[in-house]
Amino acid sequence: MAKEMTAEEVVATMHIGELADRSQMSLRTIRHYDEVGLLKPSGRTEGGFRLYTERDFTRLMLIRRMKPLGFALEEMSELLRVIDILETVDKGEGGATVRGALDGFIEQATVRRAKLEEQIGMADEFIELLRAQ
Amino acid sequence: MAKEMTAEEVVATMHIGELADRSQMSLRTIRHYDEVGLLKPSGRTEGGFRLYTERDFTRLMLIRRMKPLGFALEEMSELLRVIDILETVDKGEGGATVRGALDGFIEQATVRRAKLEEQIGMADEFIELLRAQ
DNA sequence: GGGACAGTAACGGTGCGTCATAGTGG
DNA sequence: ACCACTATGACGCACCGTTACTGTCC
Repeated sequence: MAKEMTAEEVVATMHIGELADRSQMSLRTIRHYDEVGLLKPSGRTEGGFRLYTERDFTRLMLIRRMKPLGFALEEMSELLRVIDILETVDKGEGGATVRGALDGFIEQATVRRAKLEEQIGMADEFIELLRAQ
Repeated sequence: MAKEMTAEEVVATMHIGELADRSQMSLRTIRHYDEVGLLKPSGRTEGGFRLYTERDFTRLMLIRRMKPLGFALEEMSELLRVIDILETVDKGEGGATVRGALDGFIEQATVRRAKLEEQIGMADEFIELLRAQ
């Protein structure tokens, strides 16, 4: 029944289908993220079914929000690692470096967001041109 | 020197490089559009260089503005055909059908534009999450 | 035990980037 | 006769969609 997480708390889990529903991502996409190591399930059933936790859901939602900005899956991986470190270590030797990495992402995101705005501008010009026909 | 356009006016032309500069599209992309039949050069030099006219430039800019909306190259092709017909025929037998096609594009574009806005929303949430770290 | 749900291949497809190699043009 | 510009392959790649077939869960 409840699945043990290597000497930690018993955690509520869900199958891939529920994760897909809640996150609005396709099964294929979630499996792909597993394949490439972007988001691995926290566990598996004896029979091989992927098991995801709330934390996995949170991470998937971060990925989802990151997608429109066009980051590569590898970059998303890196960001997740950075966030992991910031959450656990909080302060330490390499803390500044990691913090800098996060700031880098924020800057990148801001730049890309601006490009998205430009694209909306483009789209508006396009629609105008069509209406003028 | 000046290139004749099969019994029409002599038209100023440019090579692919100038078209690329003016449109901000890569050489590869423009060649790709030729390969798939989306935007074929109006002519070629004896040696095989692609020759583009102002009209080609206009069409390429339409494509460029259409890109952010995520239309497939084939759909862009279709739109160019529709516009062609509307420009030349203007009114005719199948005029209503073609007009309907254009309206379909306008609707599609509007829907996709809305999705772009949603993506900006996503991006903003993402950036907020990062800043909260 | 039965039907919904999940698993693993494996191929397909779009839209170019990126060499490599060779020919053109002013 | 230079040398920047252009041409044609051809391979690669990201990010999944889409079968197809099989196994699992409750």
